[in-house]
Amino acid sequence: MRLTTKGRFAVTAMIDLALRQNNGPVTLAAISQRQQISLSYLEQLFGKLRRHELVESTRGPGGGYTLGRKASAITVADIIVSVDEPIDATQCGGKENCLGEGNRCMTHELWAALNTKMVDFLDSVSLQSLVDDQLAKGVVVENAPMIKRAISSAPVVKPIRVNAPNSVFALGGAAFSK
Amino acid sequence: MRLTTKGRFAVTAMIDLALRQNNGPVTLAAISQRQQISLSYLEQLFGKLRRHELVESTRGPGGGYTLGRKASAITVADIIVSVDEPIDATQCGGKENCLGEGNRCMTHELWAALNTKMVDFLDSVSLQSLVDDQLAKGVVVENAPMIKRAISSAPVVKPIRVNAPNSVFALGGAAFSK
DNA sequence: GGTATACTCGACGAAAACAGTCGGGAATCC
DNA sequence: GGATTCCCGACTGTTTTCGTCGAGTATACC
Repeated sequence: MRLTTKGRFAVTAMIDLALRQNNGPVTLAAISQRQQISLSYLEQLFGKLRRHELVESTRGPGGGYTLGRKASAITVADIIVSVDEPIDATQCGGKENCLGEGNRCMTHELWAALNTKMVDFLDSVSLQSLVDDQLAKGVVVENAPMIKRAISSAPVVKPIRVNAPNSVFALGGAAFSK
Repeated sequence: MRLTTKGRFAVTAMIDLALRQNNGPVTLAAISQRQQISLSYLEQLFGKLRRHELVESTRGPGGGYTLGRKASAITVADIIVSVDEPIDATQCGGKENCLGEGNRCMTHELWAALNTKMVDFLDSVSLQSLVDDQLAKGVVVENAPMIKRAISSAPVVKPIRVNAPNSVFALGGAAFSK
């Protein structure tokens, strides 16, 4: 389990999606504009999320992404694990002894224990609960017209592939507190 | 709050230290051998841990490191924050509005909430509890002679600055599970 | 005092991950 | 056919990770 801004982007985007998907599929371009995340980067992340079946895609005009299952059935751990590839399964084989000495594999068992605690915790936080937190805080979700397909007459801003010309906020390291 | 192998190394080393410090100061060379972590890397990590007063150092022969306070008073969050420098305070100013639109700063408040949950959780896990877990699992802590200074007659293996010639296990990305 | 031990500090470097870019392609709707 | 939108692979620059090296300082012991 690794926790960086990459996971943060994924979680943020998923909340944005959960907040608005009842108006039909949500496009990555829209999420990109609202959350100030590079569109191409979102494409990478959602590719992984889709392969893990956390989201479903609809192509063509009026298409976009919807949640693969109920928000209450998606956990933060699901999202983070999806975008942070496994990389290495056991790292030392699993039942292998790291060194011939007495304290074999203590390093791994040790970290695995803490890791399990982390995953258990993040598994207890559902996407729905985060959405509820946002709604409770008074986030305004503009209600788009409840039609399946987009209206082609409105002169909306054309979302080009180059967004967030200077995404100051998205840069830097991981968030922190305390 | 960021969580990578760096924090893992620090936590692992701190547990190793907590397990053995009742025999007097523990040298980094010993931790390096037992946990398969590069000595020089440990020096960097313990420099930070010392500046955060999580450990105290004793120079000279027979010296090494001891915990700066009781293991029950050190949390996992303390350790991780120590080695993972703050990097960026607020990232967007704090009371600044990220964009002039309605959902200003949703990204940050959102992540800050989850981040707080993470920190609170890791703050609830004490080093002592991890040590207890290890002892419960039957980790053998060899009892060194209870003297202050080392015996200089025993022909122990000389720990050179080059350890773990092929530290296969220490490589790779973050640990994972699930 | 000399020597061995052990921490302290700074600089350096390779490899990986992160964050983002780009160009094309395929499905879908009008 | 054209617009929209997802899909995919390759590429790039920066930061972090992990580790090495060399020199320095404090301490203990003979």
